[in-house]
Amino acid sequence: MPRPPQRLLSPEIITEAAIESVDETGDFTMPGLAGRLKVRPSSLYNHVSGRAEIVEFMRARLMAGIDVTSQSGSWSETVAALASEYRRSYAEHPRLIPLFTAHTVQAGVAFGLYNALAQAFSDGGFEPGETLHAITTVDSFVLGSALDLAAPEVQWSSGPEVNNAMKAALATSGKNPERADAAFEFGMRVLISGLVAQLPTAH
Amino acid sequence: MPRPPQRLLSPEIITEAAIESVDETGDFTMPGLAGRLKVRPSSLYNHVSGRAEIVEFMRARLMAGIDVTSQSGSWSETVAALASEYRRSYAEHPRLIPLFTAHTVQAGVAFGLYNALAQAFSDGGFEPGETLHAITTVDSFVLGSALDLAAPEVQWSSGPEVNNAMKAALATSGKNPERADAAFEFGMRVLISGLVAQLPTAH
DNA sequence: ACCTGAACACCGTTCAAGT
DNA sequence: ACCTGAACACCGTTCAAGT
Repeated sequence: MPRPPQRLLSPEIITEAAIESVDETGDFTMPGLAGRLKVRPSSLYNHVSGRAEIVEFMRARLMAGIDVTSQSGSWSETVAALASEYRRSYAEHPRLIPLFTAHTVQAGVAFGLYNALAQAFSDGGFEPGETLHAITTVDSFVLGSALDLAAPEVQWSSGPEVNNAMKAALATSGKNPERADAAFEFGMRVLISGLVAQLPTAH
Repeated sequence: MPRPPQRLLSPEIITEAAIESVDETGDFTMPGLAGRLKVRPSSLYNHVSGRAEIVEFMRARLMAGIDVTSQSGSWSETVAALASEYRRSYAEHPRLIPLFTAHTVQAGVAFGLYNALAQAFSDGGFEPGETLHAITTVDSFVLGSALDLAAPEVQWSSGPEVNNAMKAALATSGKNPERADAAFEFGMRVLISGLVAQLPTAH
């Protein structure tokens, strides 16, 4: 069969198919992608350098969906809005997140977000060193929360090893994603009030 | 060659070899493990059910290294000590952590830690629902921070897309693991003071 | 009980051959 | 320019055969 009249593939098409595959199955393979796109596996290599690059394209697509134009109110409200927006973006495709943890984030894809956070912390009165740590703290918390969202139902099997305090806590647990959402909102309140408390002017 | 006089393998020996491999290379394979143990790949299946079980054994070994007997002072000091101990345990083998994010934690391996956290939050006056969210918040933050530790040097390539606030922040950045350690300690202070602020009696 | 050898299905990637 | 077919090295796993 000769080359078809219309182009069958592009990096965007491949990335989209990979995201669909991960959404549905939790992972993707090159043959699986090829099958989804009615193409042979070797054809993919005309558009992407390999599997690793597809993962980076997925990361970039997710990061590009983050809206950093949240110029509302105080610096702490801006940080809260950015963190929520960051996590919302992850939450659209929770099963992608484990794929991202294997390799470090190649800077450049997240400039917008990091710039906006740095501006907010700087405006709030944090020194540069604290600003870097504050960004890292927000980043760590959002990533950890997103992984929590990707986790299936926790089978806690309230056995005898669970003490009373934990039993009572578990009894309140709803299903994902509601439980993970509520935990994230609680953690956000904790984080923001804790950040405010770090400023000398705050006491 | 017949069966050797001494047992060559055990789940513990295999788990240990896997941890060594991940520490050195960031991953492990069954043939790689077999080579390390001077054995054929198929021999491993007499002791473990497969690759996935080895990952769970590594997780259990890491979790078992967490010392939860930190009965010092107030509830918030206990939480801080537990979180630090949790993170210290991860930090001993940072490259393991990405392997753990693919599958959810099967409860049971972390009872001790979760019980101790639940007790501390309950003692502090948190209601059961808040206790669950507080545990999740600590868990998310520690996991995210541990992944930050596993990341290689951040190549930030201070290009023109980086704004002034971010440039100043990056200029203070040291090398890992020192940078990640300092960020974790900053985040811990934020988290603890934020948790204290959630209690009605705290204002 | 436990190690081995051979085998199988599958994966990521390369590359010459086509149009 | 881009899809294909064949090939390669590699991986996880199974299982009958040995002792």
